[in-house]
Amino acid sequence: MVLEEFLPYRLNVLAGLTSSALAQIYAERYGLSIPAWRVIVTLGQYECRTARDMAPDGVMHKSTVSRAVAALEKRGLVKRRPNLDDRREEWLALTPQGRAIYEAVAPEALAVGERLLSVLTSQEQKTLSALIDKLTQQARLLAPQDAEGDEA
Amino acid sequence: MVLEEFLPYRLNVLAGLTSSALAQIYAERYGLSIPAWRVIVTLGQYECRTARDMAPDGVMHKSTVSRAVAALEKRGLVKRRPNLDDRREEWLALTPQGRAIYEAVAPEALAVGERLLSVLTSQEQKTLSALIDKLTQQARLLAPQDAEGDEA
DNA sequence: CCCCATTCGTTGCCTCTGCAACCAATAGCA
DNA sequence: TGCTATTGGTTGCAGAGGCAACGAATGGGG
Repeated sequence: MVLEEFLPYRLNVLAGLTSSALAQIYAERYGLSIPAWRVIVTLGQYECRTARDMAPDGVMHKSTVSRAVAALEKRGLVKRRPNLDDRREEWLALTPQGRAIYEAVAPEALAVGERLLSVLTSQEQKTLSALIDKLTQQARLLAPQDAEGDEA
Repeated sequence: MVLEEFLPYRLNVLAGLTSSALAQIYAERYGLSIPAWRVIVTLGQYECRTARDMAPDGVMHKSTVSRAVAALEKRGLVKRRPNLDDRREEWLALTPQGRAIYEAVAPEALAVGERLLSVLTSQEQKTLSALIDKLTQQARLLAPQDAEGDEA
């Protein structure tokens, strides 16, 4: 077998490289880990969520989310509020400072995504999106229950 | 921004899922880590390499390779032989036991790859391959020098 | 109403791995 | 030949994250 031609290998190389490119922004410039970055973005778009909703498809382990949220709370970027209807879970929301970071970092991240995609025609981008969806769906069937490997 | 539509995120999810699917084979069944698996495969195809050649494009950090090789040597799957022409580096090769594992695991891994790709037409597979190449090339430009995040 | 199963979230433990410092060997150059 | 720069590889250290066990809260029978 030729590793360099093996799809899972190539996907991992590509994913790793894009993660590195992104990390230059959210890690080096804002001190965010990948999980923290994902929490910020999710709360940025949904306003108010629980920790469980943060990993809807098992993309992040719940302990990973827990620690990311704890770190963000410590930095004053995220605020917790108990859910009185179900005191097992807590509502999460960005603080003004957290939102400020989101507002700053999201456009930069999107720009990186755009620069990545800029080598593809808009037709190719559509195609890629569809292919990724198909493969993801299939990979979900082949992977154990819900697991993932994570990273960026 | 919508995380679920963000290309780097989707690539990471997909790569993570495929890694999990593969790990079922090489990790659970053969006790190989991702780096160890890559070393085995590389030596399986090239017969004899140095540790440095194992990470040609900076996909794995050299310390990662070093530890993977050390572990494989300890298990008697890889053998080192000093390069007398340049005693900084060492030639690596699979032992018979190492090759046996390679012969066993490679077809299974390829089968997983096939099953992943089975949801795409052969035309789509070609297209995907080309798109991945384009994106990887571009990502290499955007990522810092040579870094990566690794995994599977 | 009680008991068991389930769910949300946290934490201890352990492994993995990136980074940087380091050693040994080599190469380049005067 | 000597002196410095570079390269292959290893290792100490620290951070990150998966796993599994746990505690707290809830839900679903009987």
